[in-house]
Amino acid sequence: MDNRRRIVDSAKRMFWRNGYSTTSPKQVMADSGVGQGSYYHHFPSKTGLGKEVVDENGRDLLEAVQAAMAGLPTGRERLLAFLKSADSALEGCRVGGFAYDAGVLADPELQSSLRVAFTELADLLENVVREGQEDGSLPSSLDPVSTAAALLAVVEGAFILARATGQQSSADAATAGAKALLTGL
Amino acid sequence: MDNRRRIVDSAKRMFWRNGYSTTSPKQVMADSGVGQGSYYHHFPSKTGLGKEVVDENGRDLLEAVQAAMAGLPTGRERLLAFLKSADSALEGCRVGGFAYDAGVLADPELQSSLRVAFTELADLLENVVREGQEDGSLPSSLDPVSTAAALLAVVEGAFILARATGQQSSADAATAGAKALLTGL
DNA sequence: GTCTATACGTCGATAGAC
DNA sequence: GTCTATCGACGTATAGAC
Repeated sequence: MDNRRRIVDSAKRMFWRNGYSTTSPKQVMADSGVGQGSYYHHFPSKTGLGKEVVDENGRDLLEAVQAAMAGLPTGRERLLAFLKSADSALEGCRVGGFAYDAGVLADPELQSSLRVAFTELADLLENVVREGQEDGSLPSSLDPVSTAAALLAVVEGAFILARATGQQSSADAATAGAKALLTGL
Repeated sequence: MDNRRRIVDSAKRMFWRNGYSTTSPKQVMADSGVGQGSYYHHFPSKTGLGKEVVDENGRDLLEAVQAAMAGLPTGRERLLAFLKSADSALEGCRVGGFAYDAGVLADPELQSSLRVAFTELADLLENVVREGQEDGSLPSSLDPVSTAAALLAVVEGAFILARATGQQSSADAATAGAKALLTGL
């Protein structure tokens, strides 16, 4: 069971940084140090590994966001903490890259895992918006669902801007702009 | 010169919808109806075709945004028109997908073309923010650079949300949330 | 569970004739 | 400019021994 974990851990990082379709089983074997026989024993198909990776990366991201928000007193502050998710944007989002991979979208199992990951993130943010409205830190005029979606989109878009321009500062500008819009209410 | 154009036109659509690294020369030949000999005569390397595609898709997008804004009286209305860019988000952004393609980022020529495309879009939006401040439709307290970056990020993120969840409505929610934040100023 | 060997297609391109 | 033939490497596995 130890080699299985090594495979998943390597694939999580490689699919995240280099993409699912553009990372080969052979590269995962090399990175994890696991031999071919062992690799195919644990993961007879690439889809199986991909699904496990999307699921785990989704959970990792959700937990990271929750950890970043923990202890902050108001909903508004917790939302602003979420905007910091794009602080190392050149690495790419743990799950965002899968959404532009045709090989992922063509596979119902992977698409399904991806949808769950994004839905859970959006739900979390939506609840935080509601909490902010209850604690008085956010105006009750905001629609929780679309506000949460907009903030999630800003962060995902910030990753894209940074990678497209090659500069972290592009992501920083985007989140700063969102922060200003949110605090200028 | 006619076959050359056919190749570029096919590649523009296929790289856009299916990704650069995951689309092979053979697929472009099949889609364009151009034979292998002709294909490699015009584009000896995939990088050359990729660069031309990124450049043209970037220009196409810029022109589409300008056309959508044309005739609108205030800067604020022109910005809101830009948010409609994510109206067919399941197709993906004409240029956004390249930012998550490792094969693109590893190639200095492609990375450079991509950077130009995003920079030009950001510059356009930045100018529109300034115009909105001059015509009184946007508060002068906004920072044009970061506000433009945030709006561009929302739209790019909206494409990601739609593709990840498989639903256009996810993109609509994001742009609606951004619109509310922008008009609630 | 892990190993080595093998399979069969595709990728991105080159060669040489017309 | 376009055609067909060919190339070496890689992608995604499968087979069968240990």
